[in-house]
Amino acid sequence: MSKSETKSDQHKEKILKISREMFAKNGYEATTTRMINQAAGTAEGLMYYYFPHGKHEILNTIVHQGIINRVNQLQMTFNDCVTKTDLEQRLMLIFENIWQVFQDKENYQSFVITIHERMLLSDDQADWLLQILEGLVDEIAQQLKAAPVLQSISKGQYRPLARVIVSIFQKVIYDELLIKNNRQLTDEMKNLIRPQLSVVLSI
Amino acid sequence: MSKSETKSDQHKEKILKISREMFAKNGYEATTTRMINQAAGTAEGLMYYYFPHGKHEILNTIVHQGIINRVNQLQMTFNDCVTKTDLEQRLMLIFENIWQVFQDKENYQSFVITIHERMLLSDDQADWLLQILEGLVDEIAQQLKAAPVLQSISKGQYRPLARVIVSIFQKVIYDELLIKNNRQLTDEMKNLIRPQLSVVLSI
DNA sequence: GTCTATAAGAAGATAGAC
DNA sequence: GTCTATCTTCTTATAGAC
Repeated sequence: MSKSETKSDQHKEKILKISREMFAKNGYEATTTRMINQAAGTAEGLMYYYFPHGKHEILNTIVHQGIINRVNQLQMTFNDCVTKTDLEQRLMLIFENIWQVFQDKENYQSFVITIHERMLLSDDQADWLLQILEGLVDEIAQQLKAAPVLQSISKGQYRPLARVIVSIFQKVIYDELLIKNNRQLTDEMKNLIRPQLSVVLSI
Repeated sequence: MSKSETKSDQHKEKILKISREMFAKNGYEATTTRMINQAAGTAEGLMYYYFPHGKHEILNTIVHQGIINRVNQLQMTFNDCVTKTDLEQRLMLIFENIWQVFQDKENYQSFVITIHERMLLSDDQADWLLQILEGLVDEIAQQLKAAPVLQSISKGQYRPLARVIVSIFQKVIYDELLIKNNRQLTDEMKNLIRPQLSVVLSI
């Protein structure tokens, strides 16, 4: 957790780092413990010293660490917007903020692993994603409620609207990170998102 | 393709069916050729008669068949809507139509496999998803353009709006099918989607 | 903590009989 | 077309020296 790692912990971290990379790139089952040990430069037996339950314990550790890290890094500050352009820009920034989280290699890799190896994980381990997204809906709903420009819409519409906005973000993230294997935020992507935000805010 | 299968083709189909089930449930790598042969009730060697390139050829066949089937079954007819409630109901039906496609076991399984085994597939094989979704955006944009109720919005907003609607659908499908492992369309889900459609159509 | 060596079994694939 | 038998390689995991 902290930077004060003993020399031995460095080996453990190395094994985790290599495993994360290989699981994300080639999949959990396709990655053998030998490949991990070789790439990590550690001996065959050492892995079982740090992870007595073997390969699957490494997977669980990676997924768990991933949850913690992404939640921690997804914190963002909100402040009120007075115009619709203001609000649109704010939401765009929120998206870029989320995207930024996945620029971190570890976060990206553990996310990909969590989706791809869904069948090897518990429901709890997979559920984090939905919970984070629900939290995001809450925060954006708050943001919308606080915006003077949107006072016209009825009280019950804030959450559905927030949900729509999260859907817009989520589609881009899934399409790019999971299908296209793209981690670069291009102008093309932004130019696709912005009109969508614009149209849903024009109510 | 047709129903006039020779007896031998039945064995091939059996192998594909069993493989599809096992790949979807346990993953491609975790499923061994022995498990497939045993469950299919066919001998060790026979698999290589039908699929000379082995296990990976089975995967490719499943993914390819999945694309074809889902595209074919996703055809739907549109006709004009005169009121916003009309339009909202129409879009709801479109969603239920898409959902229905995944009620077909084969379609569901090949979809899950395509996402989970992304790293084993070519970019072309993964790209189908995005192309289908783009096609859906087109169709919904047409639908919106034809709706007398929405004549007020500017010409350039139909596609962004259609994109938003597809995002709403896509989020539900991904969350339920991939994360929650749920294939049942509940009232709760419908009651989450409807207000979102309502709010984006209230422009 | 870290190493080497190896057990014990399972993997994908093939050869060749019928 | 379908089968049995088997080859070769690789897998996870452990035992035990240092």
